[in-house]
Amino acid sequence: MTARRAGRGETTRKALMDAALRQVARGRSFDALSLRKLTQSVGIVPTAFYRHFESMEALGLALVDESLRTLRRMMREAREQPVPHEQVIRSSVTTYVHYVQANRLHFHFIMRERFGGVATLRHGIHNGIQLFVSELATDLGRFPVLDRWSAGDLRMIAGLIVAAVTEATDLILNAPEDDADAEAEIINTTTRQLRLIVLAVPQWRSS
Amino acid sequence: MTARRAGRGETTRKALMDAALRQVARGRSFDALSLRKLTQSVGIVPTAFYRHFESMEALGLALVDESLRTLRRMMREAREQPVPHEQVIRSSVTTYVHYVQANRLHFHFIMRERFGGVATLRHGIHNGIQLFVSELATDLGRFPVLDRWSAGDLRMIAGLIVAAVTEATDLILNAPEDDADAEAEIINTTTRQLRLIVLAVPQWRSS
DNA sequence: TGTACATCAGTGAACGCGCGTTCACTGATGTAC
DNA sequence: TGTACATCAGTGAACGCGCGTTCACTGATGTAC
Repeated sequence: MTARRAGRGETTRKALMDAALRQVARGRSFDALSLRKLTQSVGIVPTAFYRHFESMEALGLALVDESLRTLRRMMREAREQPVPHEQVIRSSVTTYVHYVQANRLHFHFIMRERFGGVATLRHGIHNGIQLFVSELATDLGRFPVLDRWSAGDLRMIAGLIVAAVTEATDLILNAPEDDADAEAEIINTTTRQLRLIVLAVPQWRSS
Repeated sequence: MTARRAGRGETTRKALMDAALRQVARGRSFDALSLRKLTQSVGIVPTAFYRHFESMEALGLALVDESLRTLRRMMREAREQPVPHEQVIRSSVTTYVHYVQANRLHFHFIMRERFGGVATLRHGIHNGIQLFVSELATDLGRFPVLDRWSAGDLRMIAGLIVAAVTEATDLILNAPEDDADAEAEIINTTTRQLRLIVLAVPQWRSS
């Protein structure tokens, strides 16, 4: 059975990817990871690396893919939520913050390599985020009031929302892992920022 | 004369810093720069590096310092501008975009190492930006309407503005250097984002 | 103005080290019949 | 169920290379008197 055979080495492959993610979360940039250290931490000989990836860059691309999938999964789940209620913003922000905490390694990787030293990773992440902004713009267009907005205006506001959420992501990742106060403050600030944006919506006149 | 003597090696020191900035702007992360390549591109022998910096990290900290000074200079000049007029936002954004373009290397360094692999640089930049946000919050508090806002609310809005401007900075640095259309679009989008924020201000009720 | 000395940027040989990558191999697991 | 063969993850020796850093040095420039 092909699936089973392919599965044989899958755990090592996964272990290599996790080891890389852990290194990045510890502070190193992907640029500066060493193939030898990676294989050592996984418990295989350096040359065995090539049984799983053609090069370090290939591993990096696999990580971009995996991390962006985590991001997309979040958005899909958010879309399947029941209709908005009065506290949508606060509860969405809270859900997002918890999601980031539950997927620290992936988000750390995205944040670091978004502006990192490897061009292909940078571009892959950039495209993924742009796609994210576009989808958010489309989703926003389904709300009352916003359904009259032009595509450009929707993208503009989606970009602003993503900028605020990105800032929050940075803060969460740099806060100590179990600091409830820090978490509450980040949720609070981001909620207020998004509320401020929503307050402006009815005032907006496209020009 | 001490000043003159100190000035002897200053040009090499500057050349090393510029070489590092150029490497970073070309895509490498500081983490992955090589002392030997740096000295080679400056035309000195590797060991001469230590006549100017104790280590690569010391060079990195000098670059953080220099780059943040560039940022502060911008803010100081902005503050000395004449009183706001009707097109404040658009003209401020335009000025900022041109300033970034005129100081590409410094801004590239800040953007890359803000989330980069060297903790001390990351923290130095983080602190610099937080200071920037605080100053912006103070400045905002001088405007009518906003002068009634709490310090927390001012920081919240300053953070949102900085998030939007950061996004713009990223776009400028990644756009081709002389693409007037791209530049116009970035200025346009950012201007609209800031206008949207300003529209919300009179609606805001602190809670 | 001239001389003796101090300072300092840059030199070049040498070091040991970790790096990515090659290659021919081993042995376990899966497949075909 | 048993056997012969193919596939594949992992091995271990070996390679040449660029790395950061040491050290004792040279020669130009500045300083003191």
